[in-house]
Amino acid sequence: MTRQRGAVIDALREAGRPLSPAEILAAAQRQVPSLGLATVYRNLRALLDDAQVHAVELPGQADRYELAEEPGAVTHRHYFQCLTCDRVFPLDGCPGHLEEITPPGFVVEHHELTLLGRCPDCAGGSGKLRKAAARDH
Amino acid sequence: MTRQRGAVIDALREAGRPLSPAEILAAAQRQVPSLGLATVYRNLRALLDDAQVHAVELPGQADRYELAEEPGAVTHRHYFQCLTCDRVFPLDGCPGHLEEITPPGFVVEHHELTLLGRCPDCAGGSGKLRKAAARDH
DNA sequence: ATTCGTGCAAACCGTTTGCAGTGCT
DNA sequence: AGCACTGCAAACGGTTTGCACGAAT
Repeated sequence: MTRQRGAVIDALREAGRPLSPAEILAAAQRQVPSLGLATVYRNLRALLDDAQVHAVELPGQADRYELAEEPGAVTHRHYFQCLTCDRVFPLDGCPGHLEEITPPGFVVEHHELTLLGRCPDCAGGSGKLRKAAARDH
Repeated sequence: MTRQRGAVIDALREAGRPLSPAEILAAAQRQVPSLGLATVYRNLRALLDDAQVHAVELPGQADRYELAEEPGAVTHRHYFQCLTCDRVFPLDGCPGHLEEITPPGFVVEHHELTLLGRCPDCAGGSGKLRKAAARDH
């Protein structure tokens, strides 16, 4: 455990939502200004291998990363991405009913679902959306 | 309509499933050997603007492209991606029930669902999977 | 002293763009 | 001639890797 790795983990913990490597870099540099992007990637990879972090893959987007839940928690999650501020939020639950759309002969092992729309900040039409987008540029 | 564009469209039509730009290039070069990747991308973009083709965005993967259905068909589709041969297959239907997992205050505008597993060729344990994977390298 | 992690720069992959050349009208 | 489209190569953004330096044992 190095200072750099601690800074990456702190950045993820404080955000409470999935972050891109660049967002992690920006946040973690407040603790370790000399931190480089390559180190962020290397630590993310190590943390992924350790199952301390997991990757959130979004269609047509670069991966985001978040801290893994405590052991024993759900392994499977879906996400909501705001089309205005680009932030990603975890969801609870899973729609299921996948057999209905699976053609015969196909074996489903897992699935990815992403909801797209407006988060509460950006749906309201208030000025909050600009603040949120700016905060995460 | 140029020879190059015709070759791109033919490649998509003959495949009958979403193709990556590199797959399109390889297939279309059988008609137009001098074809370049940039031209594939430019034609894809033009065809997208024309709604003759649409992009299939997969989590953690480069986009694939397929011919748009005849006008009047469903605008919204989901896909199955084979974890063995990497090919992508269109599905019919949609699980719905998204309200159940949408937290209050969020406005869902659309969603993306990808099923991952084994396609019939690769689930069977026969030698077919190797043939399919090789065909699409 | 050895080892492991870091920081920087270069490499890499998929995609986009600038530019000169080609083929149509 | 003019114009749109092509092919190539360079640029680009995100990610990975090579390599020499620095920190910790």
